[in-house]
Amino acid sequence: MRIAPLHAWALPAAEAVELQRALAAKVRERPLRRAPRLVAGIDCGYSRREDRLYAAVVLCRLPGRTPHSPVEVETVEERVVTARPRMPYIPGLLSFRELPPVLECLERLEHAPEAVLVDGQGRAHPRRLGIASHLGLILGIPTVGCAKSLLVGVHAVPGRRRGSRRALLHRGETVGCALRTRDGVAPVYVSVGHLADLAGAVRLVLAATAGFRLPEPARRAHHLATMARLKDEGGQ
DNA sequence: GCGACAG
DNA sequence: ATCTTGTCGC
Ligand SMILES: [Mg+2]
Repeated sequence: MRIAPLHAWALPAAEAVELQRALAAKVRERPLRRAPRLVAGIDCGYSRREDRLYAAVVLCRLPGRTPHSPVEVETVEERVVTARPRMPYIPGLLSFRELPPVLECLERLEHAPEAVLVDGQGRAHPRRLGIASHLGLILGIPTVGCAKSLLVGVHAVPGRRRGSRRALLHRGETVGCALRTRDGVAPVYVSVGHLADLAGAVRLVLAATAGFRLPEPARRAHHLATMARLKDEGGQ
């Protein structure tokens, strides 16, 4: 897919924060198409030894109408890009570290995703511009954040069954939700990235989850990034 | 000033 | 994120 550069990436923290405030105003929350089928997952790994990032994207086709999980998810395309990090990890500025190689992965995809699932937050961010929202603005397609832990916000404990959810609140706003994707397993944190609504984001995460805590596209991207890192480290 | 803090 | 062994539950 074709991606237009939006801004520079290696910025002093204070400038990155200002850029986030400007970009956050452009994020749009709106109903997500009922059933996106071609969904990409993105993730990024890191080797301390090599001081390198391993970005991965896996494009998946979700099944149409399937009453129960586990759903059958098919991998359509996958890409890996390795790069030296341009920024350290700073809580709140994750996208500035991980997006550059992720965008290269997406550029090398033949098919354009209908939506992207991101390992990290969307609007559930101090300035409402988590990595999923930032990526959505650059791509101009719907994105959803699905994080394994919390950056900001508070929530009640969801019921123990898959599908149970409780709102995630931050400064008086609902910024996402804690969603149980498996019975009795720790919830994930779902938030709107861009061009989606929370109900649609939750539907997509549940529709893409096939027997594991994380939705398949994101889980497969994480696995692919890990394999790339291990291959790099193993080959001395 | 102190603590919290996606990946 | 990575580092790193054992341990718990199905
Ligand atoms: Mg990750």
